Amino acid sequence: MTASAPKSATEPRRFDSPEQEAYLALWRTYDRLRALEDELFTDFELTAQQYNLLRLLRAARPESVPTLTLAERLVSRAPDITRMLDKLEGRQLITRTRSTEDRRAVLVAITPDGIALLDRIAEPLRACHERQLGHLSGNQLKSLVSLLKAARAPHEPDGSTWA
Amino acid sequence: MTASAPKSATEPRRFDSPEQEAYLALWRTYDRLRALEDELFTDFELTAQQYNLLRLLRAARPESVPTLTLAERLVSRAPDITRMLDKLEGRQLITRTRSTEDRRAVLVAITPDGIALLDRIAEPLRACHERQLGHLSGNQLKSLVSLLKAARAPHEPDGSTWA
DNA sequence: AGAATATAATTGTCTGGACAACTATCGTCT
DNA sequence: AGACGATAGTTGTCCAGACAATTATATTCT
Repeated sequence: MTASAPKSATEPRRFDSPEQEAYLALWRTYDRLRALEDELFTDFELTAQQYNLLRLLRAARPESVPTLTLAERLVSRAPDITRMLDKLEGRQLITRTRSTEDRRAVLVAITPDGIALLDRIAEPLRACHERQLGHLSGNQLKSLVSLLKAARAPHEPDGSTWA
Repeated sequence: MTASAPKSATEPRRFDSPEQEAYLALWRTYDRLRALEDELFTDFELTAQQYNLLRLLRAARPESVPTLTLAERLVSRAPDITRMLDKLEGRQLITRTRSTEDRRAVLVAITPDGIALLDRIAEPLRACHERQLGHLSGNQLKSLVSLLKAARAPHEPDGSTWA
């Protein structure tokens, strides 16, 4: 076993079931593609999740969105939504105002600074997505999207925007 | 805006490009499926990554594997491989021995306890994978796996076992 | 052989994600 | 009205992931 390709490279990778194979492929693919995005967002001192949140807020304009509603719509579960908002508020990318109708709720909105940041990210991000998946054909992308949707369908909560 | 479905549920989710749509679908799907697995592994006080590592070690038997080689083969990048091994060693699931040929290298192997743990996990994990993706047909799984492979192909490092 | 460079792994440190406990407010039931 | 349970968000705390700096050993170059 000198360096690069010992036995497990010669024998085919074994999976316990086709489902396991698919899940591991999903995980691996996500991991590889995410690495590209992460690099980009790091330049803007954001996480993918934070970017996502800003995007949701922009889409909701001119409405503002209660904190927990926002958490539900994020791609990945966010139990730390409060602290995430703390950071974005600190950078003046969002504002938080306590609702007058329901004083428990906190309404979140994106600021002009936040929008400006999204605008600056738009083009480099487009280029990043192109690098990530631009080598697939339109049909491949369509199939992939629809298979992924079918895969997660039973696991989407009821009112999910992803269902 | 009372509760569940305000405007963004009525207007279709907008994406900047098909590539972005595919990437977000990938992320979301991974997140939903991972939640199921995480729950299972928590019961065994493991992370998915740790389980994966043990599986690699079992597959390598009776050889042992140098630390960094192990890190490369993991599904997700692992800059904290050392501490991961620390924990597994603490639970006597693996052993570490300094190589005699190259005294820089540390050789890692799975213990009988480690194998026993994998055996205990096997059946519940199979059931979990079934819940995750059992609703897809064999052909769908095959297509999904091959599309995912095509998607990540340009992003796999040279000697990767995933290429 | 000795110096310079590369490699294997470890350690320090910071940030983000997860879960549970807590506070404040609201709605409802009697 | 008062009490009970539900809901919205916050905070405490712990663990995993990331990156940089360090130590120890090996390799290469002159």
